[in-house]
Amino acid sequence: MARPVDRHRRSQTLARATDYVLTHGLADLSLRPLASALDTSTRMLLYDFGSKERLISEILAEARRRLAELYATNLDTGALSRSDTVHAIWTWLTAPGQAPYLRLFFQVHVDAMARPDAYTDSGRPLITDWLGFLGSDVRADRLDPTTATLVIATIRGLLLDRFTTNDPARTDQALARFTQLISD
Amino acid sequence: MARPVDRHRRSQTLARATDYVLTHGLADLSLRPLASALDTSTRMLLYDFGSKERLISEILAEARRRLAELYATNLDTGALSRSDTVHAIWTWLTAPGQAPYLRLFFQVHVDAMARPDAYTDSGRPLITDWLGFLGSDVRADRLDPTTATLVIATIRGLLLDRFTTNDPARTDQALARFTQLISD
DNA sequence: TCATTTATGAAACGACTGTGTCATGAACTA
DNA sequence: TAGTTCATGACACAGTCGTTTCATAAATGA
Repeated sequence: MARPVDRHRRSQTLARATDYVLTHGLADLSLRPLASALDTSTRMLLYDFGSKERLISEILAEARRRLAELYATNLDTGALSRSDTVHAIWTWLTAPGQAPYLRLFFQVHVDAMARPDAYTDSGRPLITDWLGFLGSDVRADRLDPTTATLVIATIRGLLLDRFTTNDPARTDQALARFTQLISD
Repeated sequence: MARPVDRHRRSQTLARATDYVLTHGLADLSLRPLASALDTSTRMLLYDFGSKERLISEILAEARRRLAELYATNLDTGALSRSDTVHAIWTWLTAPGQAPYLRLFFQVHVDAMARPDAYTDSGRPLITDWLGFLGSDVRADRLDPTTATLVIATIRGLLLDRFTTNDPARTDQALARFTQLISD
């Protein structure tokens, strides 16, 4: 046994690659530009991760982990009413820091529509159920599964609107109307 | 002036290219496979449309035209109540025939998030406001702009859910809950 | 010091990309 | 029939892509 594996290099490459994908997106991700932005080489990326596909898979897992942790540490909806919970979730999701994550996961969502097989692990959905932590949080409160589906879908639809039309006020108002509709 | 331009060939190529994109998606569209599927050549595609970018632009316009016409001829919401209107729109959108159009426009929507410039014409949104005909239809009824935004976003969010989780019953129930919330 | 394992650069491979060039065909008018 | 314009095949160009091969360097334990 000589020269032990340098796990630190690999995990730091993964962290920086995740940063890169969060700002540049997945659509036209290419190993050579990625490698030079990370001060490494495609040789090392493939050495560490085996293939581009596996690298992406690990990047997405890392991004999901980060978002879930941000959510867990920054948002406590325990003492809020149902409508205040939805409002707090909306405010947090639309803060600038979360935008790269939401953009990325919208990309994954849509890609999963076109290539479902790429996002299933032995038949079960894998990456698609981001905001899943959000769902279970909401559901643990006072919401039946049907309303939970509705709440998450509405938030997602309004996020898509907000990101593509750049009219924050309009989506804020629509969300307020929604919380008013579902208030106890 | 000799040998007049064959406009029929061009428009038929556009029609068949639109079919192709509706079934294969935009993400990995490539001229050579497209050309051979259409029994033509990349040479002719570029001869007729100038560049891949302009071809895609015309394909998207064609797809949007088709969906709007399908909507206009198949759906008459004039005599329906507000909640019945939303329900009718949902039923129509989730019918199998519309799925390729919705998948395609979700792709465009998300791509517009990453590359906004590609979808604006002198600053104004261009392709992004599909379902615009839907919005104006709904708005012409009994809905203020805020509720119209909410309705469209909710439908869009539920469509995204339905397409990626393949659980039609759950999204149908959520939509029913929504129409119940917004009923007059 | 030496064997062994990890790390990493340089370069190549074959496939594919959108696009341009050059030629020649085919269809029309005068 | 000659002249003009459109149509179209064959092919090359200059990239980029993910991945592989071959070599060698660096770090460790015996």
